[in-house]
Amino acid sequence: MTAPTPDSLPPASVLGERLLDWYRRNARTLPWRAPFGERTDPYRVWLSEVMLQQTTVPAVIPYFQAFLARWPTVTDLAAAPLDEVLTAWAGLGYYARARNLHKCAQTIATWRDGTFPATEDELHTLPGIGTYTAAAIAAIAFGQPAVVMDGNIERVMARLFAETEPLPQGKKALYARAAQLTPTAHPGEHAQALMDLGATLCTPRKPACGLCPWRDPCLGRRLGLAETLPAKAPKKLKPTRCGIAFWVTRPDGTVLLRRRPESGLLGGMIEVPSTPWREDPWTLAEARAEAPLPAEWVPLAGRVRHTFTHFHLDLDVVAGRVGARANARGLWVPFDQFDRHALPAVMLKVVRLALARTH
DNA sequence: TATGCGTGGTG
DNA sequence: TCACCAAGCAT
Repeated sequence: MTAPTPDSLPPASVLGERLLDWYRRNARTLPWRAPFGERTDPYRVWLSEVMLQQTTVPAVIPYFQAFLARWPTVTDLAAAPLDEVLTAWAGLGYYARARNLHKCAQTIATWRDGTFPATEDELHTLPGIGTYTAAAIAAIAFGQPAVVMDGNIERVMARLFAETEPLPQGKKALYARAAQLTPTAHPGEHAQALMDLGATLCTPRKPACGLCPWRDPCLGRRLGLAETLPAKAPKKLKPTRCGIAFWVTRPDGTVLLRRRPESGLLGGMIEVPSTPWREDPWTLAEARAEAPLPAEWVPLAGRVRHTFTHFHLDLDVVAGRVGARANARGLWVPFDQFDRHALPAVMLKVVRLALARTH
């Protein structure tokens, strides 16, 4: 008895049929998904795929519904002010996506009369549409046999073929495996079936191999490796940065907010003014020089902790009351109108802490 | 090729 | 509590 190898797997056509059979019975119904065999509006596919970049389905659903209700077509979205798009996107993260989404909509509305390109190569030239998203739109909206590779499919391929080379070096071999399995019939359903499989059964931890349509052929399972794949290169640890946020109120109850620079972290989003974020903690005396205006600062109890992709942030909050005509760069916003502005999650944490301590 | 870029759920 | 993770893209 020798160890099983990839040569012992059934042909791609057999694996594909078994996968599609499973998908016909188990496909999740999602707001952007058409019934099996039907095409979906490219606008919906594009909007959902961009929202789903590094983002979970439950997080996306309410945003997708809200965007579709407010901007039913790509032309409607193109006509919206960028700030309204950023405000609607607030809380979803990776805000460059919202800026690219808007730019992409304007490109399609202006130069293509609102019609999406139907090929992977043309889609790939548009802002915010990379390798994965171009392939996904081409396959799902236009029925093209594009090779769709995302994190789910990488994991499924690594396990099915027991590819043990750590990522990211191992991605090339996984892509080749996915390409070998990509069918010319129902490529969109095939791609969505693989992603559903990865999201619901072939999960990163504790995969439900017993329910998997590929339970028998899967080399990873047969070799006892499934849960360990795909192997990944070790990650760097995250540093912690510190800052002090300034909660500035006027007698009329309005609060000082400001817009962040257009690019970089939280680009173009609205924030509570703060010192720069650095590794060394700030003293109040140091922070005073970074304040948006002079005031008598009162530290608030508690602290905001937030983790970004590449660092932890600890924010202390100090409160200051200023006069009705106090001047500073920014916007003066009443408590009950914060939802009209593009406040990212970390800033909502600051707002909640400040409101709890000052009321 | 490596790094910067959010957020919330999970075990 | 905390590291890990999710339908990646731009540079």
